[in-house]
Amino acid sequence: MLEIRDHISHLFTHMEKQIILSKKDKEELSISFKARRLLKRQYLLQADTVCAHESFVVKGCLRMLYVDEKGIDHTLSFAVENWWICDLESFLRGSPSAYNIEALENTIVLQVDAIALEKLYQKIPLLDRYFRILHQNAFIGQSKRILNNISLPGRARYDIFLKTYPQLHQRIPQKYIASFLGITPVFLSQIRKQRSQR
Amino acid sequence: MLEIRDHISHLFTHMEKQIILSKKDKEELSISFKARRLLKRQYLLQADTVCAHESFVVKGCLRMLYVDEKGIDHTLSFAVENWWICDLESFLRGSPSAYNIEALENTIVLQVDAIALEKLYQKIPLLDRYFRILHQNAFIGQSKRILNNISLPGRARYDIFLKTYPQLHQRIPQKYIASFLGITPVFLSQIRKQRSQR
DNA sequence: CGCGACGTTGATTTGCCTCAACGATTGTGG
DNA sequence: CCACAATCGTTGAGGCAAATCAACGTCGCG
Repeated sequence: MLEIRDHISHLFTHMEKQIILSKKDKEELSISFKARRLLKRQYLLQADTVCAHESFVVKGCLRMLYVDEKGIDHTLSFAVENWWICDLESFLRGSPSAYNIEALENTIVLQVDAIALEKLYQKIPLLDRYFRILHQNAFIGQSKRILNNISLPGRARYDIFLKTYPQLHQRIPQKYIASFLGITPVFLSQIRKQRSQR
Repeated sequence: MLEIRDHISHLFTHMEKQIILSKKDKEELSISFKARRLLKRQYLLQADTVCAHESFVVKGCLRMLYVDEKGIDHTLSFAVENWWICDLESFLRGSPSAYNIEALENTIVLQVDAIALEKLYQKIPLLDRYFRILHQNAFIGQSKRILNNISLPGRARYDIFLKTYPQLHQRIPQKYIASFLGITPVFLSQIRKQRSQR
């Protein structure tokens, strides 16, 4: 059995970088979140279903992807320890998601659903602040990624990826990094070959 | 003279879509924001200076851009009526900005600086919620733009731009739309030619 | 009027994709 | 435990999308 008590302290630690949590707040959080274990290759979210939870990664690695009409998949984001992952649009509006989220490793997440989260916002007003700051930081990161996408060739984007996430590239299959960068695995392989020859 | 009272109601209206503002809240906001008028081609932010304000557009149109080593500029975002614009990273951390913000039209913005905003967060806790929701929506929009950038050719990105911002393309010079999409003005012109021939 | 900014068009080059074939590794069933 | 299939990364050949370079017409503006 997966006990919430074994994992929720990770979440508290993360939140307490931004806000102060009382003992009572922590109790509220403990009963609102559920732990869930995923096996490698298991799906946390399937396209065309509603994204019912926001998920905080305690351990492991996830990938959010979109499959286009041709069946090619495109990686929107990765999530490792202490990252949140969720299709916000689906979660907030209750609409079917266009994305999938799959586990790249055996993974443990803490999940909260929309109703429980809304109650938490009422009981712990500081949560608004926590998620405000979280999304502001996400916004900054996304802005940089967009700038890279519109201003740099694939090769330079890969260089920046390695610099920005030095731990990640050992953990994630190359083809997913390629699809994250918006290039083909074949082309990424060529880039790596060139790099290694200097 | 530019009177805050003439414009701040636009901001209230925008905020009241998400939160309830008391009369007292509105007074606090009124003394914390300053109105500023910009002429076409005037800069709201210059690279290498600190972005001291978050700006809410009452009227007009702005463009946020990055100039690379070759002197080519890349458009991160536009902002028209009821949009916020700011280099968040510079604003939050007090670091010099890598971006510029320029007016594409004569423009009126409402501005708040970091100190005044922090006080507002203390006095009006619901502001955390307003900006949380604002940034969540921004996150959703940015995710879609990233997906388009990594999965679609320039032509399809332009189609989506027209669908997503039907009002904007009449208002903004083509070369800036090209740089927003991550293609050259020359290539955008070719795309438009093809489109018109059907 | 003359200059500069903008969009267009054509010619050429280049970055990146597609297709295909080939080792290396993993994992799966007999 | 081995044989086989499946997946992954690599490599090469050829093709297309988009960039670069350059010239030209149009318009707004000093």
